[in-house]
Parts: sequence; C-alpha cells; structure tokens
Amino acid sequence: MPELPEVETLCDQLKQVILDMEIQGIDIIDPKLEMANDVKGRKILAVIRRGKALEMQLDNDKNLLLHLRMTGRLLWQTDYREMPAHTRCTIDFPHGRLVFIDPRRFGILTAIQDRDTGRVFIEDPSRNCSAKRIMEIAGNRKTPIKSFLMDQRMIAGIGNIYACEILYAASVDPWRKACSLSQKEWKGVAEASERILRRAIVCRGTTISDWRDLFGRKGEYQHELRVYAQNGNPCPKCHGAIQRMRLSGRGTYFCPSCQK
DNA sequence: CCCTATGTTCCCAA
DNA sequence: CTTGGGAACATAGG
Repeated sequence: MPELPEVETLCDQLKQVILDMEIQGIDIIDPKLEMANDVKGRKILAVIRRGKALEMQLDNDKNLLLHLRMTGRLLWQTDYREMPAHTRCTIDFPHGRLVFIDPRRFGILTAIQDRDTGRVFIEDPSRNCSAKRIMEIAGNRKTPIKSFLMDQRMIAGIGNIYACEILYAASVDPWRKACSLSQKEWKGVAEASERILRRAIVCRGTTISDWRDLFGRKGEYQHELRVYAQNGNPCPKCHGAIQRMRLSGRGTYFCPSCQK
C-alpha cells in the first residue's frame, strides 16, 4: 500500500523512536524473513528512505532493508500484551518494540551489506523534480506517461494513487506516450509531483483501507484525493464523471474531459 | 464464485 | 533492445 509519502512518514517517525538505540533481539515469525536475523546487539545509526524502501543503517556495516510492498505495516508498541494479526517479525528495543505486520506477505525485510545497485534518475520526486530533467529521461519513450511515472528505475517512489493524482492535477491523459508531452506539460507534471507528494507527507499519507502510521493513526490525504477511488464522482473542475479504466493491470482514475 | 487491492518481478510476445 | 500484457506472489474484503 505505501508509496513515497507513507514511507516518508514512517521514516520520520522511526527516526524519532529508534535512532541510536540498540536492538535487544529479533523474533522472526515468517521464515521468508530469515535474512533479517543476526542483528541482535546492533545500534541504529541512521534511517533513510530510498523510493518506497527504508534502509536502517547498523553499526556493523550492514543495513536492515525494508520494503512494505502492498500490505506491509510497521507498528511501534510499548504494550506487548497483544500481538497484532499477521505479525511477521518483531524487533525489540529497550523502550519498546517494532512490529512488522503484513497480511499478504509480499513485504521484504533483510539485513545485507550490499549497496543499492541500479541507478535511479530522479531519487526524490517530492523535492527535486526538475521538468527539464524528467523530460530528458523520458526521451523517446513510447510507454504511457502513467507507467513512466510509476517506473521505479526512472523515478523513485510514485505509485498508483499519486500517479493518478499527479496526472489529473497536470491535466494529462494517463495513456499519452511519455515522449509526446510538451515542455509545458512536463512542467505541470513536475510541479504537481512536488506539490502533491509534499502535501501528502504533511497529511501522513492516504488511508483508503488499511494504511496506518508507526503509531497506528490513519493518514489524512484521502480527504484530498481528486480522482483516485472517485469513480463516478463529479470532477472538481468540470463536474463530469470521473472514470476508472485499466492501464497495465492497474486501476486508473481520470477525468476524460480535463485530461488530454 | 466473481472482482478488487497503495508493489515488484519474471516470462513471453510483438 | 523496447514495450506491454499477464501471471505470480498470498490474503482479505466486498
């Protein structure tokens, strides 16, 4: 579920709680996460976000990497009496414990030494989304603009909700070929990207169904969605009906008259 | 039973 | 090589 704003929210909150703290122990419940063992006694030197992934730097030259994929959640508990449903792993600290919950079990938690491999052209579209740069990267690509925005090798962090919202804000049809956008349209996309993602971070993310922050609270950006999950509702600009169609297997919400 | 789901990766085909 | 489609992963909810 989590995209850039949700992961940024967790990153901020984790820093408040576990920075410089020592891992007292780890309880791996889902054997898929076995690679995360052997972190007992390590201190958390830093917590950083890379796209939709979190990287916790340890004091032994390793990193604890976390990707929540579709349904992953993190929860900080100071009351240990209850183990949430679908808990896959718990990490104990002196003052509380970090619980990794993941019903669909797509999430990844692993401790490794390696650095991240692939180069990402735009590492943070909530901060440095230059229209010129993004246009350069798009080059001659014929892939739909929405698929391009969601391609994690190009731009790190944009997923289905925010791709729909950004393209609506920029009045661009999600099916347009990336190479076909004008300079002016790229400017609109880049500005919408920074503005929407930053606003969503302030709102601590979008809670459509089960997203919760580190302390179990819902986000607030769902109240500001213009098209995502607004199927059939009136477009805020032209009052026509928002439509939902499928693009590369993903539900895509847009206004057919405002997005060209 | 059907369809849907905020993600990524892999296989296959054009 | 590029691109797109579909399936897979695994589970819950409408």
